[in-house]
Amino acid sequence: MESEVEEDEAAWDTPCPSPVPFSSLELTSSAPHKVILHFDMDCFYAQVEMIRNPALRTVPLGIQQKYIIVTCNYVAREQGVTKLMSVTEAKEKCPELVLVKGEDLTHYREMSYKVTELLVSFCLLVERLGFDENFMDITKIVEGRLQQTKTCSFKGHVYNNSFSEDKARTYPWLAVGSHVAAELREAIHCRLGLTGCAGIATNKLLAKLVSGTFKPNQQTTLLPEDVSNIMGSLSSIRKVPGIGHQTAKRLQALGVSSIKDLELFPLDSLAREFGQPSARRLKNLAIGTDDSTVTPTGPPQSLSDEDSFKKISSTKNIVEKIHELLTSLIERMHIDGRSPQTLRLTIRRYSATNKWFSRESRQSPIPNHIGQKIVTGHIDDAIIQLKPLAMKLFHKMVDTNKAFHLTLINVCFSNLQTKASASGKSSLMSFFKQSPSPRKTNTNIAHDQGDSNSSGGRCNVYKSNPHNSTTQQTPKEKVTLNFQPAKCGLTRTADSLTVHSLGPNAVSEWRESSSPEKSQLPPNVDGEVFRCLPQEIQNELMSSNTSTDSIYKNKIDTFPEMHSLKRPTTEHFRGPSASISGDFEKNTSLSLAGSSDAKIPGNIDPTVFAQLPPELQKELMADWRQEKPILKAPSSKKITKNVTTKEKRPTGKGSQSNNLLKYFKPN
DNA sequence: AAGCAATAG
DNA sequence: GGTTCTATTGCTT
Repeated sequence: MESEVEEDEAAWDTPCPSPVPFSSLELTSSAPHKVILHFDMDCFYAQVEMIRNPALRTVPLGIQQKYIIVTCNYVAREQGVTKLMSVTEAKEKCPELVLVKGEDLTHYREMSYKVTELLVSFCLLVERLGFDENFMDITKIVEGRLQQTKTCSFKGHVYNNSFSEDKARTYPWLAVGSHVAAELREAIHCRLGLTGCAGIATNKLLAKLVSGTFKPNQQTTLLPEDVSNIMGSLSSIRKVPGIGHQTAKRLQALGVSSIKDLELFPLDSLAREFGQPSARRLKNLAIGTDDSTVTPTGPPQSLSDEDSFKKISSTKNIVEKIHELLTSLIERMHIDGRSPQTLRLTIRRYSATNKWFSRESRQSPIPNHIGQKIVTGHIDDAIIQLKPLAMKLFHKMVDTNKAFHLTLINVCFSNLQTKASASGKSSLMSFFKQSPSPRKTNTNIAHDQGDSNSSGGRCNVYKSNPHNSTTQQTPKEKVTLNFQPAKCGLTRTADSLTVHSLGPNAVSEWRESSSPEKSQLPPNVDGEVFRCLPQEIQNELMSSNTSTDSIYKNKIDTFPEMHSLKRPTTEHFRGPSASISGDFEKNTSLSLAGSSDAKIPGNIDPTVFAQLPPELQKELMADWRQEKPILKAPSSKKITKNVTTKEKRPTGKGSQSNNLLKYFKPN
């Protein structure tokens, strides 16, 4: 059973086109069929603004950053406004255009993570691409449903208008995938008020390519037999995700301008220009092959703030700007809860002659005590100490004795370290005890950072047994994990989702607010789970007056993925201080990790694993993922290299969580 | 570890 | 193309 996974991954190495070895053919056809989703929110920034202020729904709306329209709603599009159009031109086309300033990304970022977190609550394999797109590997969910479900037809469009009734029997996994996609889009709509498109296909490349075929707010499935059609439909090589401007130019120089050109171009010639690995990847992309996996994104690896302007040429203005950027960055960093270990300052200089402006940057480590100031909420101290550091970096790039002309400044925190607090020992076991302390808003958490002792939203895991052969560890290595004890009482109807009245802490306010409707539900029904059930099931539940509990359980079992909703769903990625987990005792059913992902090693007790906080689950998963290439695929020579370079993924803490494995072996 | 290029939305 | 404001990955030193 578990060998399926290995077969699947062995398929990674199947070489690309030319003469496909017989064994590879066999492998790919007998391997389980991956089902990959790609989600793309419709004009995301505009949607967020329309949720904040519903009056904007009926007017042509543009989101303005500086002097350009970065995106606009569909009303504006009907009048000829497009993305990245200048404000002047947009106003000419559409004098009625309503503009909302969009330089501050806070609201978009928050909504963006809510979408990702909602998806993660169904399945851990979610990868972000920008603020408004997500990939999801739903193979396990689909496999689970295929065991119970009769063959069904497709939900939404099928690329090329294939006769879907027949095709659903040929590709049942994609048919089921299309239903999962529809349900997830519906969940996003009913819980967050957002519409978007989805693509359903067998790999990331194809899922992304197909998701945009019907817009807005629709979905389409790509059948394997139409892969060459969709690839052939691309007008240029630039349309292929992964082939950017520079790559396209180099290809052009080789005489490769169409996708067909690329497909037919000899691999070794291509390898001479790009190197073997890139050449292979390019050739594969040309035929719609993409072996890359959906890699869970997790919390961001860097936070940055930047501002562009026509001209800054005085040191005084620089100091002001840096102060401004640092202030907001530190605030964000504080909410995140991790501690930045490096500071980077980036500038863009004006150049009249060359109009060619790339950015230059300098970076330096942040002394530990300064990083701690941020975590502990001594924000003013942090600013005071970081400002000279930033100025030092600035002076490394700009000689202020001479004239200078900058058009952009960026301040970035990276090397974000999950905080290990100074005191307050507790064991891993504290995860399994319900913490009785009251819920905290993000703001409250912020003030709570200083006192390290348990009963709030955090607990520390000390690794008592660090005789790990591969890693040299500091004597008292420890991991701090945070959670919020109570579960989310989220039950909002779609029409009450208008959050325009909420302030900057919209996330927590929104999540904590309860709706009147909640009291209508039987007491033993989790409102949050209820809300995401299909409407017919909701109706059935509401109409039945007896034995709701058992009906509820049965329905949940019909939608195994829904178990995940018994877990807290939001804020997985907002860093340790904001991550939640709670309600452990109640959550005895096999939840998300077990139902939607079978990559848990055999020596791990799935029940215990399911009860871990999401963040820890993901960390462990990330580690397990990395171990696999070592276990199999002994052939490839670059696997070794891959493993070493990939080691960064779990935010630098890989060895730590590996040590935690011993806690999960069933005794 | 630092700096930059490339890619992406 | 770049324009905006991010964010990630990989190459090179």
